[in-house]
Amino acid sequence: MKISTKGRYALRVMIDLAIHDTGEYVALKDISARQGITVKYLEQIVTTLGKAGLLRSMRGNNGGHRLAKKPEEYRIGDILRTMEGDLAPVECLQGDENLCPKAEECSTLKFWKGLDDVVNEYVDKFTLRDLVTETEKNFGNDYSI
Amino acid sequence: MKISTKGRYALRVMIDLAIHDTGEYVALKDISARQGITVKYLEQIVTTLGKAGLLRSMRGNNGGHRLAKKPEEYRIGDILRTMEGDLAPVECLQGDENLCPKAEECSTLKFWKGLDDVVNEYVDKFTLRDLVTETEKNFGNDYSI
DNA sequence: CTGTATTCATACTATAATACTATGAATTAA
DNA sequence: TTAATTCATAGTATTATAGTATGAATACAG
Repeated sequence: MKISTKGRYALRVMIDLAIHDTGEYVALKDISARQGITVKYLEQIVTTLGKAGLLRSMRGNNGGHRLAKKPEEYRIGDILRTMEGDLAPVECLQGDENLCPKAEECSTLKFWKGLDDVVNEYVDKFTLRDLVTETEKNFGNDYSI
Repeated sequence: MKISTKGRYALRVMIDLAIHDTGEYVALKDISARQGITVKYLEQIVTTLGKAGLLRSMRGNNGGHRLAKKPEEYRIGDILRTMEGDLAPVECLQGDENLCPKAEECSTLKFWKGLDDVVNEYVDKFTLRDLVTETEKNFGNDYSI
């Protein structure tokens, strides 16, 4: 029942961008230094986030990335689902094409669906703002990680 | 965020054993025929369940397995945690030895802990009896799968 | 006491997913 | 024109998953 590193790192990237939002673009090099994640791996993550419209990017010198919206407008669930595809605990819940032919009579499907629901409800209950607030509470103005 | 086949199959094994509970031991061969899981793979699953005290087993001719308790005395969470180890969404929640040194200042840890909590609360809200009842509702007396 | 059916124990293996790394092109600003 | 960046794609090493294989131990039936 693990979240992949991409999902976890994406959350840290988004928090980092929110905290270091000066209106300028933030280079991956800087995020890398603060978060201890290689630039190359970050590239994969921000590409996915960018294609999903969660980030704005700028190439070239002084280029980088910044949030496309205000922190309170991102549900954590949207960030995680963007990276993970979905959060379904079993394959047969991943879209109708994976729904197995025995679905009608499957006694555990309802149970798994319920689990999927509580997970999604939870991650959608929080916004990026909530995690940023929590981070600033922990670090005060000295935040550098 | 997937549950492994062992976790999913274990649930089906337990439901199968509950439904076919005549007081006798049920051979893996029979469960295999009904569930479409090889005897060899079932052996691994029931061994884990047995060591955790969820099943009683008997070797030799006419041997097999049966539930150690009444269906209503098994929380689904106990069955799943037995097979999966735990249901933690991130490694740092898997026991104190994995708690990372930055835990104190980690702003996402609380979020992940909350997710872990809602998952465990959900799976502990149901008992094996609930899934058996659901299965019998779907199949009536013709249950053979 | 022998044969057969079963669990129990352990080791092995194939496939897939994860977690990266590598190479180089395209773009932008100074 | 140069340097710094993102963008695109491919490659790889490690780990986890999902099984299979071999054979010993046990129990009952005859």
